Amino acid sequence: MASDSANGRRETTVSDVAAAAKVSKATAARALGDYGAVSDAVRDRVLAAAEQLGYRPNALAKTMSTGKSHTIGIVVGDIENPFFAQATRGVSDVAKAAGFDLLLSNSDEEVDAEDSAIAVLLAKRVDGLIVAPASSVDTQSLQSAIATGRPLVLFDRAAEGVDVDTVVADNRAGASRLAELLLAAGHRRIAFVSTIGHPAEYRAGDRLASSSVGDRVAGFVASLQEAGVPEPERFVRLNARRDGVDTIVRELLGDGATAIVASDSLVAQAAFRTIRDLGLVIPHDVSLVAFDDADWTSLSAPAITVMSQPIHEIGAEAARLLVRRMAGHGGPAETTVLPQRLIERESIAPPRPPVR
Amino acid sequence: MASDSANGRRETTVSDVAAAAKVSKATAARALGDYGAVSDAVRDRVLAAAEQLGYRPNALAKTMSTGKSHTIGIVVGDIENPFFAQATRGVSDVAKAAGFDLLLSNSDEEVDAEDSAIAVLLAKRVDGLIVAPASSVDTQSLQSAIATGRPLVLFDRAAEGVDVDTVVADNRAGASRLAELLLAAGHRRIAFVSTIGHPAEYRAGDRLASSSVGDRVAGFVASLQEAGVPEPERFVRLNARRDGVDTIVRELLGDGATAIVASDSLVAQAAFRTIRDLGLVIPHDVSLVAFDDADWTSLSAPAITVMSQPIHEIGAEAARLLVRRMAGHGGPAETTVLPQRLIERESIAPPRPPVR
DNA sequence: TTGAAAGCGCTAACAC
DNA sequence: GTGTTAGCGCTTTCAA
Repeated sequence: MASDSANGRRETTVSDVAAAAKVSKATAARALGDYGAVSDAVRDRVLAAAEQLGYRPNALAKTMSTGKSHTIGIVVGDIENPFFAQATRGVSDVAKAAGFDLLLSNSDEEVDAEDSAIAVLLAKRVDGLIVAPASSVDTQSLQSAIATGRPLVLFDRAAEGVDVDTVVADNRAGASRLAELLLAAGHRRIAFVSTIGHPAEYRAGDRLASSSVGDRVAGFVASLQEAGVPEPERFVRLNARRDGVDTIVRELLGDGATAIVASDSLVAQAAFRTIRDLGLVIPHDVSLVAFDDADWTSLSAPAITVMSQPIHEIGAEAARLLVRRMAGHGGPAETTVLPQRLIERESIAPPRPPVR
Repeated sequence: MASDSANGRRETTVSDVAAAAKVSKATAARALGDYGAVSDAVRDRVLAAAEQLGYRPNALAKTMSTGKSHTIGIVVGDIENPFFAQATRGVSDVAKAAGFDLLLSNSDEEVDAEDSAIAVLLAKRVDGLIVAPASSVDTQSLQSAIATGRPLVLFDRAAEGVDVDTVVADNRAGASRLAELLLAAGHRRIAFVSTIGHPAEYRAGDRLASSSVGDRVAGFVASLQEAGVPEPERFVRLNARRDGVDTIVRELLGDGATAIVASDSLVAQAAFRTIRDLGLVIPHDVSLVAFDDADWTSLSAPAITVMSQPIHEIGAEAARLLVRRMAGHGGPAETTVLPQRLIERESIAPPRPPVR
């Protein structure tokens, strides 16, 4: 039975409290829920009875009748990834302040998993949804979420044709800046490495599964092009999750790349290890820069020059936008672009002339 | 009204589907919920109608009548902390496999926050609870959670008098091993630093707010004692969150400590920075070891010797135990102690004779 | 200010 | 195999 807990005890309900306080269910509910009008005497009586019976409100029943669950659903790529952990904390902080709890799901960057995660969250009647879309192109599940009328906010990447509030960082500018730094040091054979899946070799103008990686590549390529580097996309390598960062970095270096831009700190970490295992030294033999100011980047030797993102704020802002929508704000969809910040350290040096 | 979504549309319900398929509500529910007996013809008709109307089940209503929410509540210290992020992933993986979702809360290691988090989770009728207790001593909220009859599993630290399944690492042994390593290198003035709050200076036998830190300190002190070090608790420093790791490390070094055991990777990171800022070099001037194989510990120069914990597994095991309880398993409370693993790197060297 | 009764969307007896 | 009916615990008219 629904009313019996596992060990046979029954949860005490408003009715129980009402009976104990000798008032109607409605009155007890008013006192307990602190709404409507109740005389002080009655309120005290009800509250005392509740206390005495160990009454615990059933938020689900409340949701059933009010339609509000005070819960927001969040789907991230992987909560173990520091980026998502930090963003989630940002979301959590503003959500809690606004009276919402978090129902969390990992998509592992798979559209199918994202799909079912969203379906479940919707079934559990979250008041709103915050998601880092697994794909900026395949937006089925996002569309169906929108169709339910519940507010949805995207973060970290945008999704094509999905007209909702979105919070991203200025990836294009950040990537350009990083490329310029490397170009200024004299590099011409600069690689860009990302784990993102892509059906073929990258070619100028390709639409990537993640808009943020797409923006980074675009900014990167544009800067090289502007500097007159021929075939600027020659050293762009995607699918690093599938093929392995280690393998890719070895190939890149074998092909003569003199500098590497890592699209995130996880890629940078793997690249750092490979370079070290190869017996090469950064930045003397290879220059390495990355996105995200992960803690290790300032502790490693050498410390890594990075493009820092306001990760916590990305999550917090997404939550703020969502809270506003849930409160009924009806303006047009808004895209917030947060600035990235360059932190120069010691991982860039002029390219070493090729040994021949 | 509960039935109207924000934009005025109504969610389609079992009744709507039933009407469209021209069957009773019960039959439609059976077809939709895939239980009871329904003829193929009718099932097809119902499913088609559902599809056509865009029916989305209301999991809350289901919970109301079945009593099962298929949701587990988890409260961690801080999801941004890599330890909790990894453990949460472990929980999430087995929870998902067993058909449960995660309702997440941060306690910030505050008993009050933990208290209200648990109350909310209980109000939302989670089927079970996984918590890393903010205090191993002040166990009010845990007791009240148990009182509801819903299964509770603790992880990372145990709680006094709270007789529930618990998953911890073998902190005492790990700390002993670390201390022995340092002793073997010739150190006698070894410090132990933790962020845990404590009302006074640490004295042998003190009960700490976190049982795991308590175990570590105990193992640490025991090893020093066994080695004949006088006043083994002399260099034990707690309250590092309040007082600042930086300040404490400077004091410790000023007092002649020659080695430091960091109780977690965050403390280690701060200590590493302070030591570097002081112009000292590890391990020549100071030896440093820590708990948790954080990514930076193998990337820093020098790489840090650490006592690694099976973090993901701690979370996964906690979830497994909980799933078993939720399935009705009624045996006595179980405490799983997972082994820690030493990873020797380059941060230990003999103490430098004091300059005088 | 209080109470009676209907309703939220679903499941579960119990008949037929 | 299908339908009727009564809940689950709460909020919300509507009367009194």
